[in-house]
Amino acid sequence: MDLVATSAAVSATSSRKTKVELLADALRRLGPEEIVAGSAYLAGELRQRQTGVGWATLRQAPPPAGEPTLTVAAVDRAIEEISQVGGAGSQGRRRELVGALFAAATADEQRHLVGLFGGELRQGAQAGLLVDAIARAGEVPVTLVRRALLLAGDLKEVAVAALTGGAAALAEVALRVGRPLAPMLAQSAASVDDALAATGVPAVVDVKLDGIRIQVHRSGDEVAVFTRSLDDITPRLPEVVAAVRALPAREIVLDGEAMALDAAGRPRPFQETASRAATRGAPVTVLTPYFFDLLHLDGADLLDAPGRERWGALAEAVPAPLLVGRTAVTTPAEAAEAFAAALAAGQEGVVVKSPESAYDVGRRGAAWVKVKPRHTLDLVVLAVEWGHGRRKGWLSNLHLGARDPQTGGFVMLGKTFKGLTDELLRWQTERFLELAVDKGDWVVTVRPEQVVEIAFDGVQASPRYPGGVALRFARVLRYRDDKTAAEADTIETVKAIHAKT
DNA sequence: TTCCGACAGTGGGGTCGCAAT
DNA sequence: ATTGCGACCCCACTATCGGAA
Repeated sequence: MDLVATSAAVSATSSRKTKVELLADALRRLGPEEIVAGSAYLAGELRQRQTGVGWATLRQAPPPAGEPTLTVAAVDRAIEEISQVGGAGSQGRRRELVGALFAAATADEQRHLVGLFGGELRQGAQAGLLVDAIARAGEVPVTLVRRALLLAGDLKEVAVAALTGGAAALAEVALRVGRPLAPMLAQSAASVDDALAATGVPAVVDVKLDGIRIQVHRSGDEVAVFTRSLDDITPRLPEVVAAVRALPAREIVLDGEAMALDAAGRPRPFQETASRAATRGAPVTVLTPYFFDLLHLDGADLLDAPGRERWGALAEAVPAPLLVGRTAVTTPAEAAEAFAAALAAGQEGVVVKSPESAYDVGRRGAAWVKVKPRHTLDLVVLAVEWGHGRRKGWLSNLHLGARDPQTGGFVMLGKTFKGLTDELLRWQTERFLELAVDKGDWVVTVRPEQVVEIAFDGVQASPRYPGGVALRFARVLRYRDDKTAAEADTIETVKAIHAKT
């Protein structure tokens, strides 16, 4: 496959303009029937959403072929067959088919296929750069391609439209009730004041619910529920379907969050919402939907309307109990009050929004800014893992432990690789090799002496770690060379935080 | 010339269903 | 019955490029 050579060239350059040129050239060379699978491969994806093949299945590959014979169409056919396999004996059958595909691939093609199956091609180009490449190859405006992608939620479809139908075909792509579109995302800020600085005043402050994002489409009696990644989870959320079916609207597209509540109406931990949302069959706990935006109502698209107009229409279309808590504010003090109230109600935080902004499909703009409280602890590094990719050769992923005064030892609470600059990576590689007691190929165990200040969002119950608790979203703030391990925070402190939330 | 938005990469914890052991 | 795997839910943060200011 000639796409493999393109991918290698894309990997080899750091220039985004060059990457786009290379990808555009490859797109132009695709035959009409190859655009769907080929554009996916160039973006580092497969046409098929699920294949049942992951890293473990790919570990043992047969020897590569000497001569390249694979075509886009042949690869797509093979993968389609693999993804159709199911039932007893499926794992063996899948391995057989994967083996046959890999035996027909050259060494370069094998590497490329592993990246595609694993979803980690790491060529420095994904759907984002493909948008630019599609625009260039189809000789159409890039803004048109981007808008089509976000409204259609599918890169392959947009590639076909741009390369075979040009600007006219792209312009026809619009919000369609029943087809998910990329949800608008929020930036984060460290404080409500910072958030307000980004959005400006006046602003509105929405309660941030710790559940799962839902986009609900209704057309007549047909209701569909989609996740943030545009997966269809309609069969798993009958209670949400029922709630939306009970609305007076005929055609509606809603954006919101679904979460589990206790008898008093307070939020349950995220894990309970996630468990419920992943469960098929009769629900035991019920998820409650809360909506904060309205994208379409009875034939009218509202994406370009200002936030206050969308909210006004939402408040008329949906009963008040199904609306996310919202406070209009004109001062930082009022915003701070709304933040405190959200936390007092047991919620995750707030999202500060500009009331004038449009619904910026698929964007993480300054119009929505989330604020969550942050905890910190001084923990001890117990071990470090060697990094991959650009972190190869550096010790990267830290194993974190809290002090256990009972035993004099340490209790592992999780890992983190976040918050590290290149300079810190260099420093810690040297430092932990000095402290090493066991230098494995993957994990380097160290004497528990180095204290590190860790930020995190909360403590959650853990079925994996020995203390029964783990940190959520842990990241490094700084190393504490002014503290010894004997002064680190204890497991009791961590459990106390868990009990409070 | 400097600033900043968008993108890609580097991985984290948890849950479920399903097939194999 | 338990275990391993794949697929998804939540996600933070840094480096880099290249256009905007």
